[in-house]
This record gives sequence, structure tokens and C-alpha cells, in this order.
Amino acid sequence: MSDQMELWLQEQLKFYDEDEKKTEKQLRILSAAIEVFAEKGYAASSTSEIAQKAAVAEGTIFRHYKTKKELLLSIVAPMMTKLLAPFVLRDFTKVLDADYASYEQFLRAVIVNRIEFVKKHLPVVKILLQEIPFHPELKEQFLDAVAGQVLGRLTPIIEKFQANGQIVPIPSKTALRLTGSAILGFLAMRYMLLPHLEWEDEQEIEHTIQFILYGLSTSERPG
Amino acid sequence: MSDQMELWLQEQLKFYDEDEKKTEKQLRILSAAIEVFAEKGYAASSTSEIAQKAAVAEGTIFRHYKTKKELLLSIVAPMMTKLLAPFVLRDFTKVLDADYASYEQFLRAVIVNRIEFVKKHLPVVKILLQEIPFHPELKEQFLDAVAGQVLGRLTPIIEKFQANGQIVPIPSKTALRLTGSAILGFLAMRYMLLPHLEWEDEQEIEHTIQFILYGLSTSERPG
Amino acid sequence: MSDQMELWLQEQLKFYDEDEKKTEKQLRILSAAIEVFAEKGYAASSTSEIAQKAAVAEGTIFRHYKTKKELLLSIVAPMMTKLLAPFVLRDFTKVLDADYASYEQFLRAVIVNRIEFVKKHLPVVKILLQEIPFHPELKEQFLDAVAGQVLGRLTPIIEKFQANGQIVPIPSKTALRLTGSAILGFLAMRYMLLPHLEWEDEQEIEHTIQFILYGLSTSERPG
Amino acid sequence: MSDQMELWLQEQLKFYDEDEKKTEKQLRILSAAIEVFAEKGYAASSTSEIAQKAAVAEGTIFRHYKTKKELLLSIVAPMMTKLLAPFVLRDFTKVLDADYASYEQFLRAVIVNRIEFVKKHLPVVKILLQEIPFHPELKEQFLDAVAGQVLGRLTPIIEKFQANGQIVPIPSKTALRLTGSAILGFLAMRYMLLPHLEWEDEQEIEHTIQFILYGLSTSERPG
DNA sequence: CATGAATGAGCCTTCATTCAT
DNA sequence: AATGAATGAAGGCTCATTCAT
Repeated sequence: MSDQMELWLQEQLKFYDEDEKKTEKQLRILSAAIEVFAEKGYAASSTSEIAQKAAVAEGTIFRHYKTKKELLLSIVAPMMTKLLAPFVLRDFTKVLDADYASYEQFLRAVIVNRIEFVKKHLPVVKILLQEIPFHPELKEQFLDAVAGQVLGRLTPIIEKFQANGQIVPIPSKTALRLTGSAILGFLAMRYMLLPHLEWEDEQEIEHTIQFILYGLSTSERPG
Repeated sequence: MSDQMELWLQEQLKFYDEDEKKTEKQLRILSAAIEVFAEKGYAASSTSEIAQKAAVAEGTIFRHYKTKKELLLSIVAPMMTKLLAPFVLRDFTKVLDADYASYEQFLRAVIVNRIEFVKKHLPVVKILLQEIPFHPELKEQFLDAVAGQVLGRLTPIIEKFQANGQIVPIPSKTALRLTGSAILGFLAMRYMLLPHLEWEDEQEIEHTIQFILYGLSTSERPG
Repeated sequence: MSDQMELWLQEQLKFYDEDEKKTEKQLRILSAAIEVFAEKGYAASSTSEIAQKAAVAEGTIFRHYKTKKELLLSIVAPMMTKLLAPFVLRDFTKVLDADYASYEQFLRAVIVNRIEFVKKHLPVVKILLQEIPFHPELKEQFLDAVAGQVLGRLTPIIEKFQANGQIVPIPSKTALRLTGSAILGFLAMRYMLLPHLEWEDEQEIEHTIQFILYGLSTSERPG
Repeated sequence: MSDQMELWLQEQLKFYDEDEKKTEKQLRILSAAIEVFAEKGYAASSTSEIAQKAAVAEGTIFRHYKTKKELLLSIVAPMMTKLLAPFVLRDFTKVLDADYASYEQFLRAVIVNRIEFVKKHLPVVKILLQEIPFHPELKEQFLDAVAGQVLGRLTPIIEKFQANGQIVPIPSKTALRLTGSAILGFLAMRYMLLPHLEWEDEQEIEHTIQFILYGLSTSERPG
């Protein structure tokens, strides 16, 4: 099963690596910008600090990105796609339909994969989450992507498991919200709020998965 | 039971209202600042816009708050106390210990109350959440308050319910994280990300509570 | 006759002096801006130089004028009104109709008065002329003012003198163009191109007036 | 008579075409620079816009012209020569002396020819007029050329016609100023200020010539 | 107390110019 | 010869903060 996950990943990567080739300087700028934006937030970051950290003249930034905002978007927008990419793949539904016998298998596959992804791209995800409240276009893009693609793919899956009695018959959006909250909550605490603590990652993830599964399960409920 | 909740609230209010008396101008400044900070974020807000919205001269703000940052803190710091207040009350444990026979009762009482509170103070909560990543002191204050007080109060309660078999024997911090995620996740979607949608609040809250309860319940677990 | 001219001037001044009261700093800024704009042109002038010359912080300029362009316009726009003011006065036509028996008397009165005015406000007039080509709004404003007001007033006068045979029957616009060219040409050479030369002002003005008069006269023309 | 004019033109062209051979790219740069300078003025034009409009790399401009200013001068300086060329031709005086019986013939020949020339090179003339106030060297070059050459040639001609009674005995410089103003005034209005209006060119030019002739004529003057 | 004019550091951005390719 | 990425000085403008009134 995880083989197939690997396949997805492979496909995903095709999306990202085909970005136009960046010069080394451009990469340094992006990297510095990610660092600074993540730490101070977009509004409190100065292009001069970014330039300095990238060991580049300030003007060089503006040769590659017309405005500071464009720099932000060039960092954050692709992340949106990438973050949601697996749910957008065309035959995602088919694959799952065929293969995943239980919600647990499905959940486990997706969650582990996405957590891994976020871990890898943490600073950019941080920026994305931190800036969404201040940039209506970002928020809109994000909601559009989620509403237009993710919901479309996941709803039938949820409903299938509701139909065969594995998941409680609550609105699928609610089920997704609860699932997402648990995952994002873990990531936020683990990597943003308390990254310095020692974490038993595997255990925490396992507990989180169990929490979701039981939280949505139809196992007899105490009256 | 909610009578007792009311008592808490009463006690809470004592904390806030006894703040030094604010002039009307000062209140207008606070209100304007909350509005602007919530919408644009601290860094992108200008004191002049706040002054304008408060119908006050620019200098007046600095008569009451030495710096822009102090203005932020004067808004956000009390909120931290208030937000966590019920968990900090001295005889919270005793009260609960005596009264709450089930985790559900406890959960329901706390959640409903806190959601109500957040709803009422939404803009300030927004600011708090949005600014925590950018202000180490804020983050520290927040964690200190949570770690030093909330955990201290809630851990015994969780453990009591674990001891009597109502909650799965996972680390209490994990249980709290999962509970908190579900609640914050609801609030974030309901009031920050998708406030314009029509929400069936009661249902959603009920589903959320059930989700937490089942997620942490010890009802026989598959495999 | 020149008494009446004086009256006009009086009326004109009412227009300008009633401008909102300017602080001393604001006057210094205006004066410095006029100096710098006139010398280097708007585009090549820097607000920092203006600030320095006005002995004012750069920010102070922007407290009084939102943008550099607004500063330019606040200098140039009133000048447009002032420059054309006498031709815009309501009973200009009536007055003349009654009083001026010859085109010469009319010409002499207007020219002398306007030359005096330009001499007094030379730098601003310089700026106006220099910037009109680069600012479509300025050009438009100028043409509107001329077309809408000046032409309206002067055309009947020209036509009256054409009717009684003092001026050749060419299109009134042409007559005005030729008259204006001679005057502006004098001013441009006298004050902008060759201000350092020694000029016999009275003689030159006299020659210019004669040139216009004879240029437009109906004295027998060689076949 | 216009045959002789043609001869002058022929001679003029020798001056210009013998310029060092320009590559096609260089011509594109010049053409683009003329376009941009004329529209926005030198100071507000950017070399990058010129490069873009010339479909040339930014660096290419600086390979041919050491600085932006040199580019300006390379456009404007030759124009100065060309504009005044006919008056600078060596045997100009002799030719005229022999041929032109009346000031009118002379005027007509020169004016028509120069207007034609300006019409053809309008953008460069615009640049010249617009930039002279801001570049002392330009102003100086211009005045030197006029004073040193044009005045030298034209003064004797004016004086000859004054001696034989065709022109009023005013200072020759004044006569030239008045003549020039009328011509430049026409050109400025026709091609710079109101180019979009419909103009009866022939009539206007004829009126302008008549205006100059009568303005300077010695026909009996009203006491 | 309140005001708002004044400040000047700092921000984002533009631009003429250079230089390695 | 031509390119265009890189530069860094300079520009217009904003803003938190101060202070005389």
C-alpha cells in the first residue's frame, strides 16, 4: 500500500521540480526570505534583511520579484498546491476505492504522508498559516483549492465509509474538520508551539490516529 | 451545574473590571486598536490609523501606552488570563472533584463555556493567536500560563477519569492536546476561516464533543 | 484707465490671499520647492533636497502634501487661475466695452499688467511652462481654463475691433495666438533664456506692442 | 528661388548623413530614446524603458553611449546644428544679397523651409525645447550657436532691409525675436499644445507671415 | 490631559551603470 | 559586439515617537 503512496509522491514531485530553473542567487533569496518571513512574519520582515541574509544586493531581490508581496506569493502559492496535491491527483479516488478496506488504512496512509511532508517544508507551511489571515487573496486561494478539489475527492470516500458503517453518519464536512483539526493541532504543537520539547513522535501520531478513528467510529456509544 | 459556571464567570469578571478605570478615550483607543490589529495584524497596523478610528489625536495613544507594543500587550495579556481563568481558579479542582461524575459532564460544561467566551471576545482571541508566533514574550507568557496553571489543574482531573476507566490511559498532555485541537479547530473554522458560511452551531458543537468523548473513550477498541 | 486695472488686481488678490493660512514651515517648503522645481524640473528634484533647503525634516513635507506631485500641483494650479484671472473676471467684457476705444489701449493695459504679474511670479510661471508638457492633467487644466474662460471673454472683444475695422478679419483664435506668441516670446527670452543680458525693458515692450498692433492692423496692405 | 533653397538642403544633408555609420541596433536605440524622452522628459525616462522599446539589452545602450546624458546629447546636439544650419552656411549672405528683393520673399523662403524641417523632426525639437531649461550646457550651446552664427548672418540682412526702408528701424535683435516668437509660437501650438485640433496649416502660416511682415513694416504708422 | 506638528530612521522600490559571459 | 544579472545609491514615502502648546 505504501508503495502506491510512493507512487503518488513521485507524481507530486513532477509538479514541483519542473518549476523554472532558479539561479543560485535566486535560491539564496528564497531561502533567506523563507527564514525571515517564518520568524518575523511578512509585514515585519524587511527586504534589506532578506538581502543581507541572502548575501545579495537589495536590488537583486527586485530583479527577480517585482514586489515584496510577489516574493511572498512565490513562496507560499506553490506550497498550497503541494500541500493539497495528493488529494488532487486524478485517480486518487479510484485507487483508494479499490484498495483501502478500512478508514484506518486510508487515514494512516494519508496522515503519515502529509505529516512527513509538512515536517520537511515546515517553515513555508508556517508562513502559509501565519499569513493567511492577513491576505484575503491567499485565504481565497486556499479555500478555493480546498473546496474545489479536496472536498470533491474526500467526500465520496468519507461517504463510502459511512455507508458501510465504519464512520458515524455526521456531515462529511464535519468529519473532515475533526480529522483535520487533530492533525493540524498536532503539527502546530509539535513544530510551532513547542518544538523544543522532546516528543515521542510515533506514539503521538499513533494516539492522534486512534483518537480520530475512535472519535468517528460507530462502535456502540454510551447512551 | 451551569450555576456554578456562572459563579466562575462572576469571579472572572472581578479580575478584569477592577482594572484601573479607563477614560472613555482610552476605551475608544482600545476598541480601535483591537479592530485594526485583528484585521491587519500588529506589524501592518499603524498607530495613526488607530488614532483616526478612535477619533483621538495620535499623541493621545502614547500618553496612555508608552509604545505601540505596550498597546498590543495591554490588549492581549489580559486575554490570556481571561481565556485560561476558569482553569486557574483556586478551588477549581475541589469543585470539580465533588461535582462531575463523568468526563462528558466536565467537558460539556467547560467547552460550552469557553466557546461562548471566545465568541464574545473573538477579535482579541484572533489577535492573540495571530501574534503569538511573532512575539516570543507572548508565546512564553502563554506557555507559562498553560503549563504552570492549566496543566496543573487539568492533569489530576484527566488522571482521575483515566483511573476510573472513562478515558484511555494515554499521556494526559496528549489527551489535552487532542481535546484542545478539536475545540480550537472548530473555533478557527467557525469564526476565522469561514465565518460567512451558515453554521448549525449546536450540531457542530455536539459533534465535536462527541468526537472528543469517543476519541478518548475506552469503549472496546478494534484489534 | 489704469485705475480700473488696479481694481482688477485688487479683486484678483482676494482670490489668492484667502488661501488657507500656511504655517511658516509650510511657506518655507513651498518656497524651497519652487526654487528647486524651477531650477531642475519636477522629475529631477528630490524631496530631500527641498526639505534641506527648507530646513525641515523630509517627513514634514509629506505631512503637508501627500505626495511630491501634490506639492507640485499646489504650486502650479493656483498659478493657472491667477495667470488667467483678469480674463475671467465677470464684468471684464462690460468694462472694456465701455472704456477701450482702441485695440491699442486694450492691449497696452492687458500686456503691461500681465508682464508685471509674470515678472513677479517668474519661478512659478517657469515651472508651469516647463511641466505642462509632462503632465497631461496640467495641460488639460490649462487648455480648459484658456478655452473655457479666456477665449470666451476675448473673442467678442477681438471681433468688436474687427467689426470697426481696427483689426484684420482673420480668425479670432489666430489673432490671439499671434498676440500671445509675441508676449510669451518676450517673457521667455527676457526672463528664462537670457535673463543675464541687460534689457531695455520699456523699449522692448513698446516694440512688442507696436509689432502686435501693426501686425494685426488693417492699414493698407501691399497687394 | 526654391531651387536655391534645395541647394541649401542638399548641403545640410551632407552634415548629417556623414555621421559615423550607425548599426541597426544603434538606430533603434536612438529612435526609442527620442520617443521616450519626448513623451516623458529626460529625467523621467528610464534607460530600461528605452532598451525595451528598442528591443535591445540594457547594457547595449551603454556600449554606444557612456551615460544616459550622452545619449540625450547625441540626440539633441546635432539637432541644434541642423535647426540652425541654413543660417550657418558660408555663402548664405551672398546668395541672399543677390537674390531677395524683399523681406517678404526672404521670410517666406526661410519660414516655410524651417517649418517643414521642424514638422519632420518634431520629437527631437520637442526634446530640445523641453530640456534646454534644465541643462546649462545645452542652453549655452544653443545660445552660442545662435549668437555666434545665426545673429552674425541675419543681422546684416535685417539691416539691409531696414536701410532700404522695408523694415522698421528697431534693434535687429528685437526684430529677430519678434519674428522667431511668431514662428515658434505657431509651431508650439500646432504641434505641441493642440496637435489634435484640425488646423488649416496653409492659412495659419500665411497669417503668421503677414503678421510678421506688417508688424515690422514701415507702412505709415498711426501717430 | 490632549493635541497634532515635527521628526528622522527605515522601508520598498527604481535606476544608471558595470562586468562576466 | 551584445547580453542581462547584479549592484548600491538614491528616491519617495510611512510611521512610531516626541514635545511645545
